[in-house]
Amino acid sequence: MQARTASSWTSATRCSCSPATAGSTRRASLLDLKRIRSDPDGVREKLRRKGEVTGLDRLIELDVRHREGLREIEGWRAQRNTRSREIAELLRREPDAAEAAKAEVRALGERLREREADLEAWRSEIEDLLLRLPNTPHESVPVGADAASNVVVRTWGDPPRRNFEVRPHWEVGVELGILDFERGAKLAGSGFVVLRGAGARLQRALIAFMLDHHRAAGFEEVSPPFVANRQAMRGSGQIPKMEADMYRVESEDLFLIPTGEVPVTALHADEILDEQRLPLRYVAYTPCFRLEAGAHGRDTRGLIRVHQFDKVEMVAFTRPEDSYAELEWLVSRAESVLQALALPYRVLLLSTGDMGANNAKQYDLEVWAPGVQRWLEVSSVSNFEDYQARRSGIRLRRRSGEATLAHTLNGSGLALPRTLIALLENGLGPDGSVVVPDVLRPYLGGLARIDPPQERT
RNA sequence: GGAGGGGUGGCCGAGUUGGCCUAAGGCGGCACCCUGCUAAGGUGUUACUCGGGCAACCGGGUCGCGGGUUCGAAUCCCGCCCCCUCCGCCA
Repeated sequence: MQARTASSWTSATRCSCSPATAGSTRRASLLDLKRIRSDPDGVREKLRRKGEVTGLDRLIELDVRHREGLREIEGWRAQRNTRSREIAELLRREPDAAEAAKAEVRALGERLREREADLEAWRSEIEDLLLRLPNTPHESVPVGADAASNVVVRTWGDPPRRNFEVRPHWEVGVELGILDFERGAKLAGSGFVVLRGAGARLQRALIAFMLDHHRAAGFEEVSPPFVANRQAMRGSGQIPKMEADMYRVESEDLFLIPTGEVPVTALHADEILDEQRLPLRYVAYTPCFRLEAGAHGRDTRGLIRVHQFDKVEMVAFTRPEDSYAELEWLVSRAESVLQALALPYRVLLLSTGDMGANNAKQYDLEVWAPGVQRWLEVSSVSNFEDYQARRSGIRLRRRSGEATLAHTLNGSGLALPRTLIALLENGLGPDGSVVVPDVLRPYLGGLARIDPPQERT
């Protein structure tokens, strides 16, 4: 794979444009509208694979009406422009005639203003409907209503056979004194946890290891803001559909990021990238904040589902023709982390009904957790094709000079809490101690095992 | 938070007494020509986007964002965002 230097994109993409600020009205490109126009049945069929299709008929109807209005209004504008130019002439030769012409154009302007209000209403409804349409799934994605149609692509590693009961991490971690759920809940509520001592260090070691691991494969490490504005959220597809699941800083209209994908993808919003510098690959550590509004009562114990967690995220920007090869490569990079940690996992190709709304194709990596006796999703790797690029205005310049939408991808590499679960439950010994994987020991001053404390605090 | 300066096409950068700005020029890119040597030169071309059209092409919009004045706004007025300098405050 092509190695990049940290400075490779700066000259081409330095953002002299004002950053994507709230209040900007960059509209969703109507390119995908053209696709809907030219092949409404094909689009409808593909959207159906993901679930119920809403708003498509309304969208098509509005589009026809909007375009009719546009033709009318643009004709008037053309008239106004030519008449205005004539007035400049008349003012020099026949002032009286100029006054008459002014009155005429003024009337035209008023008519224009009325029609513009209608058009604007349609346009904004069209945009809203477009922003709510999910991405269409790739042909290679298995069609199915739910997780039952997911395909196990491969499995790696064998769960260690042990002659003692492997207890869940919330018992193991508490006994080791490295997980403190009670105090997390005390200071922030249920779903927040405090890592202590070797647990805190272990998490930090995991983050550092993963960043180094990906950096060695050619990713540029970035450390973005952990909040993002509405525009960035809309660009990556969190808004409008998932707004209710995010923490919001009301005074600033900012959101706590639900994933590093948001700020890192937004890095190149409203930019035209140089084709020859692609792919751009980034890796970022960020915390992630999720309200988990629809998940009350699910996975309430332990680290499986928490409101705040850490994650190392990979994000890639590619040419359209390269994105599916990139997807496979990103999956392999995420897998390589689990392999380095010697954790057994499987790779799932998600079905149309189970995958994310924004994705064209998605793989999940699930690690085996013997304590809770479950496969846990530690990574989700997705190709968004041009879905996010269209919303965000991420394009590339072809050698031919043409500007076209880029493809974006991302994948966890990995999510920390569930990785921690797997380490605790797979590395557990009969005495309650936990083995530290070889690759992490340099980050922990050589620590090879976490032992139960002599006395509890 | 206060004062001042600024935001123009992939990049740099002219343009603010409103009207051939239908945005100069340069860089970069692309095409061709010349040239025989790890180079340079010449000519042409090159913003994005929407609508109409098979197409050539025609028309609309876009000079940070939104609104206003006007027959007409990059240019004038108002609000907001961002960047820079100085002051204040502060990790």
